Amino acid sequence: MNSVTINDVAALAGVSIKTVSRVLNREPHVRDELRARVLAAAETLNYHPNFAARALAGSRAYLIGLYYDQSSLGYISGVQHGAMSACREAGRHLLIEQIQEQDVAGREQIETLLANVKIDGVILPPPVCDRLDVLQVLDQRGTPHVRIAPAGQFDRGPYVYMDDRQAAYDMTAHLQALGHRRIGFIRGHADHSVSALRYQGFVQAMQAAGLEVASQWVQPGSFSFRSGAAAAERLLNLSDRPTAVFASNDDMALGVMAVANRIGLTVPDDLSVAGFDDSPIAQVVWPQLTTVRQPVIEMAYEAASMLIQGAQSAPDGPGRLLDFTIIVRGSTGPSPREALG
Amino acid sequence: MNSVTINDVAALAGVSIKTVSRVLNREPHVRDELRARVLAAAETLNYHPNFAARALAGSRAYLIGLYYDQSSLGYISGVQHGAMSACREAGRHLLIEQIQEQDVAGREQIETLLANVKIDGVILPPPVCDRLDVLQVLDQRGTPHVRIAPAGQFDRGPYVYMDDRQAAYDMTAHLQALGHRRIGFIRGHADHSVSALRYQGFVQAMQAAGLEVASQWVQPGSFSFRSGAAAAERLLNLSDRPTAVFASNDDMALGVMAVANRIGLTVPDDLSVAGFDDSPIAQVVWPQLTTVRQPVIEMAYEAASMLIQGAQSAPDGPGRLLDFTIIVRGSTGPSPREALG
DNA sequence: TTGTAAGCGTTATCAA
DNA sequence: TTGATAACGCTTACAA
Repeated sequence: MNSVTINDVAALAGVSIKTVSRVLNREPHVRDELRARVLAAAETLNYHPNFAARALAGSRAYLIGLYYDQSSLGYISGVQHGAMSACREAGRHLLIEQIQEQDVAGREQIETLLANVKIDGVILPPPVCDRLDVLQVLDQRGTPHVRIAPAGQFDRGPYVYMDDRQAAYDMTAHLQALGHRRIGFIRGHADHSVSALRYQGFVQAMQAAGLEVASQWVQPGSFSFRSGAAAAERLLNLSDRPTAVFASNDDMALGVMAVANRIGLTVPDDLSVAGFDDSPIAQVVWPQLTTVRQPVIEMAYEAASMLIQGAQSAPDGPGRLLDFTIIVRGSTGPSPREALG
Repeated sequence: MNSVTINDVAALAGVSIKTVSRVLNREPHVRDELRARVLAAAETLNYHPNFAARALAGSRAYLIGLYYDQSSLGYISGVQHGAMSACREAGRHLLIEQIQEQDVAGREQIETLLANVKIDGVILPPPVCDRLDVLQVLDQRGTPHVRIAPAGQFDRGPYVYMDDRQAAYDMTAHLQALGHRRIGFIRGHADHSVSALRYQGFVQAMQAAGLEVASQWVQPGSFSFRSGAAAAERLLNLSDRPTAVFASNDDMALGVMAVANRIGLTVPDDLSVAGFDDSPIAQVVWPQLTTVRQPVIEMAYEAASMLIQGAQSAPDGPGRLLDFTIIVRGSTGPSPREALG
């Protein structure tokens, strides 16, 4: 395609190709004068090193892999975005690969993949980051990887994550600060590790504020709209119904808002509702949803950066912690009692 | 990484590397016996051809590019999924690249990109497919590309698309078949080419059924939840309010449902609501939204396939047309009048 | 039908 | 500090 090669640059600069290579790779031991001449020649010729040749000859591939699984398309968009930013800044490219769900197929797929394209490292978002077979193949081949928000296997190499417990704690504190004392909570699906963490944060915040966690105010859910609506039915029909409901994710929070709407409660005047995830729907509804934004893009950016800088060894501590953000929108407001008082 | 090379296979099979290359690339002129021997050897050694070496030596790169723009993250997930399926089946890889929004930056970025990594072709989803600067650079370098649902420039090479007008027509017909005769319509943002097409389909279906398109039943919108809600306020407060509302996208349809809910109308018993896009939120709400599913995945699959098969020349006719699907869910039901009759 | 030899455009080796 | 020259693993002429 591009007919300008390292030879052309070397010829124009009047040096050997090795010197050009040195300059372009920022290696030491090149006289400033030569360096300048090479750079000028490259600029003049509009030279861009050939990616395939580099990968073939060198130890680096200038390629970062993103292995994901079909399940979390929305989430993946953010991961991709963050990873790509880091890649672009470092002159890397991002190779996306969807991993087959079945153990055997997935394992074989990755083995073929790794045998066939040299990759500098792999980013593993959930739920792929928790697949033991994937980790095994990667480790076996010595391919560096960084996991995003893994649920376990914390001693199995570097990862980035956020503090779900603290986020739930802070969101609960936000509701308390608005004067709410009767706060309902809708738990997430029991299979997901974050469900327990978010519940924990809620309970701790309530206890810290000396508030009661009445058992009827804590309802089970499964992260779906319907389960949120069902939980809301139970919560809002209580004689001492809560003035605020904190759902473990946005889908369920929407369920709460729908039920509130139906039974004539205005959000946030009569009932405050908070979610978790800051999914796109949080901004689609009205009032817009107060929620927790996970640093998805930042985590992916960080993961890619670690890979680019060569994150073979585990980082300091138990992984890299990134900050969440409490996004206050229209669905939470002062407690009714407070407003009257 | 993978130390098994074509030489190893050739040695084990007792042939030259050229014969191995021929077999692996399915070239003709190889005796069946040798072919079998090579295949067996490759299998035994678990050989996988090196991607970078192939790209460097040959004319193909085994790499398909997907150039997108930040604006359409949800849509892009589907595009990616479809493109990847096609790539995987054909032993290709997918290289994702986000194109800078600014003209100059974007142009330079693509030029660098193409100079630097050999690519067999590029998939251009909206809105990148409508950027003249991008098309220009691609054409200039002779890089094959297939656009997905472009808004114009139809003589500028191959593309895939769906028939928005027909989809709107069919959805309107669905509502008519349920007995609705007073059908409201909420238009999309005037800047988007699909807005006019969807409106056209609606009007044609109404005329075909001999139904009135009263001006007060057609409301402007801008694809946002709020604009849908605002339009619904106007529609549902009419004395002769429609029994069904067809919104030009799902976000606006949700706005309609929210307003209906608030003023005490039950969906679908009192009011049917239909959307367009089958976005994730369509399944989050309750009742779930009747909508039009665009063949996003299929279009991307098709685009990638065309590229892999070498789609330099324009395909037959004005582009490749793919079918939409009318997804009937709970938000549409028999017209109230019909139900009573 | 098969094989030999010459690239492809880099990086790595090792001598100067 | 530099530069020949040999890999890297494959495809593509071109010969046999």
